[in-house]
Amino acid sequence: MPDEAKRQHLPAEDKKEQVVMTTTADGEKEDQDMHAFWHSSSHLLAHAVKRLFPETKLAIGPAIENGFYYDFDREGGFTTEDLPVIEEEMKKIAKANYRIERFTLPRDEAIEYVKQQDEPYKLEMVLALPEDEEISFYKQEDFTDLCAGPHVRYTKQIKAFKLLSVSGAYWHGDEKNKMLTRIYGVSYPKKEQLDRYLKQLEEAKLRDHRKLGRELELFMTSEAGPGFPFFLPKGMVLRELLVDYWKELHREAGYVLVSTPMILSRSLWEESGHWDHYKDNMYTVVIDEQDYAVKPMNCPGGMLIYKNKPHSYRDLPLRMGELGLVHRHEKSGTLHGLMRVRAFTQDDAHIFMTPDQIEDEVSGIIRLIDRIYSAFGFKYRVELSTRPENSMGDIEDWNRAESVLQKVLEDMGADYRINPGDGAFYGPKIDFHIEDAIGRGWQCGTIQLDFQMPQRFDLEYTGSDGAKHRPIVVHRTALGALERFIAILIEHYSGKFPFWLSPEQVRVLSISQQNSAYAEEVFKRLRLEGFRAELDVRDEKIGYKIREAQLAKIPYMLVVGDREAEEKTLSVRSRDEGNIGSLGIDAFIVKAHELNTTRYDAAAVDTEDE
RNA sequence: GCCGAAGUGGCUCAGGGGUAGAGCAAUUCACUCGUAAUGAAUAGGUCGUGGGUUCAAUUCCCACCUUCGGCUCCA
Repeated sequence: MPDEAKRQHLPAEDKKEQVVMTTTADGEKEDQDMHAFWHSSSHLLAHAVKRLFPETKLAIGPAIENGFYYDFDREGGFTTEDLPVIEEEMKKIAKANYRIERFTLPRDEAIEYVKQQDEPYKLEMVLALPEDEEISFYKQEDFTDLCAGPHVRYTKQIKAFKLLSVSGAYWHGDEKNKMLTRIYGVSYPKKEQLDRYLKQLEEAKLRDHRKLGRELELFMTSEAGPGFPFFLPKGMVLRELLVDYWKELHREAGYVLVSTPMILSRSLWEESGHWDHYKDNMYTVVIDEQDYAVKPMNCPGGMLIYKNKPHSYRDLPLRMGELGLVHRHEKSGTLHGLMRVRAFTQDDAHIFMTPDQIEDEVSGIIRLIDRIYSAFGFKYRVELSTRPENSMGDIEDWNRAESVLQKVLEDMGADYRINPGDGAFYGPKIDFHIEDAIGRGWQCGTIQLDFQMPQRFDLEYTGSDGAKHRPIVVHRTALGALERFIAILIEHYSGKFPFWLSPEQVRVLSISQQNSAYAEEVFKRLRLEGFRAELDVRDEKIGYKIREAQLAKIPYMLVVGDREAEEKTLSVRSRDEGNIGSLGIDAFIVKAHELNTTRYDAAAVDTEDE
């Protein structure tokens, strides 16, 4: 999608040009070149597929953020076993070095041409093109594809490529349409670049939170509850620390906390509109012959709390936070470790306010979210999603709300993108996306203006004029879901959490059995000081113990032997820097306390992003 | 849910119509050791679940479950 947008922003003449891949190109020019390069690579793929399997029908084959894909329609599709064969054919075509030529046709002839090619998907695309659009084709040898371009000039330019995976994809991305077979690939002008990219993919796999979560014993999953993760003791420590930090920030920002029930009656969900709009995602249960639903969102419960007593304008803004465990029935194919689950804890809040408080409140939320993300050194993307087609309520309200959100973003100088038509049905929203290890963006924070709830629940407050008014409700999350945020933290740090966040902060390692007593003394002292310390006095060599502690990614290893016992010191080994020398016990404790209280995070201030 | 792939001891993986093997981890013993793996021995698996074919299934077939890569959806 962003790539599509990028291409369309090119000046018209650039679309026609054939791209000479220059080694000196950088920045935007390089992006454009690579875009064309990948696009040409997808043609190379399609060319090979048509040679090998002429009965295949072509759908679309764009460049994407990292590489390209092509969607094909073929009886039986393709499997991963077909990929090496197709790659071989691609090599032949590249080597033959066909000239890639562009030509245009008047609309009628273009339609006729595509009909002759017997490409139904292409025909659909030509027919959908605007009347005045120039219709271009790109041709290499006997392969021709309807395409806006631009492309590289010769097939030989595509030197290094690899087909990565096969998957299903709906035509036009609509699940009502036919499922096509999509082949993903990546390519580069030089083999070293391809190798580097493939190596990056391998490294990303090493920091996959599902792998690290198992190895570091943070969480587990079970067939007994697909999509319902289990937190193990160490994962729970991490989670609690995160929650402590969250509570601290929210207390400072003037939030109060509430907790609403997990199960509420059908009539409440009917009132909120969820029973009509969200039923497919809700788990229901019958209690005393009455329908109830397990909450998929916290808002209706929050509305009831607001209504529990009358409010004055003096009470507003009321910032009501809730770490609410919600359940949503997600389709089985979408589950993904801790990132995409069926039960998750939203760091939710509902802010009730007067209309003239919207700007301050929204910008306050944005600052809070920015503060949290920055504390961990996350890069994130902001999107403003506007009115969708199936929106409810007054267009006037929508326009006003959208412009308020936009104004706040502008005033704060935020770098954001507009996502037209992607808002919730009840109001526009600002979304915050954080990237995972392999560059996939995950929505975490969200700020949603909600017009529906205050009305449906008939919320009101007494204004300074003594009259009843309807409050504005903003629904927001900062971390999004604890589960997802923890998954992102795991990948972000490759499991090497900063000291304050580490489930095990320090491990005391004895050199030999005769040092056990001193090791235990040190260990007890650390525990007494409140650190998460462990003791390893096993009958093993020091190298072995260090290796284990290192693999467990423990920030500090304290090695103690005869020398340390004698001098009452510690030999400090850092997970990241190795042996950093000898330190007195007290000196170490002071330093460690400082790391804890400042929540110092080396990764967040490091300019290098690994 | 859909398309494709995969499920073998705690983990990583090999094998294959005649009821299974390695490395690491675990346990025991010996070594008493100075910054990423001391050695030896032992134990551990109804090969995801349920059917079917067969004299015989973990291996072949079918269904289901789960996981992985995508699509769709979303925190």
